Amino acid sequence: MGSDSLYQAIWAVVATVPPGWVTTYGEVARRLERCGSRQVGYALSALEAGSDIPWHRVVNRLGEISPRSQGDDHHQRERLEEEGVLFDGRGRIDLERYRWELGWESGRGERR
DNA sequence: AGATTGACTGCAT
DNA sequence: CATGCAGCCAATC
Repeated sequence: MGSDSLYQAIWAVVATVPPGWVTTYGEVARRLERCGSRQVGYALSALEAGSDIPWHRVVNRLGEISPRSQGDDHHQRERLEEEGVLFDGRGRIDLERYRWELGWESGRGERR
């Protein structure tokens, strides 16, 4: 795996997050180790539009959409709401409820 | 090779 | 809980 690009590794982890759940940059970075949280965001920024990677399921540690340069933050929120993720009045997600801990493996789909 | 930047995080205030 | 500052890591200039 080490021979693959760091981006590939990050995208692979992000792809493991099931719909209706979210994760943070820090979680992905820590799970991969070898890279800081910024690299995760950096990798997603390099991601091309229309990619198969559910980049919208990755939010910052506050459970909110990180302000990016493009301004597609509104777009991401819409996408998450579509998957059943609810936002609070400040546009934040309840991480205690939607946070997907990496390593859980899909199939449980409980804890809702 | 050195400085700057960026979709971040943790701790202090 | 919001704001500010420092630490971190890789890509880019």
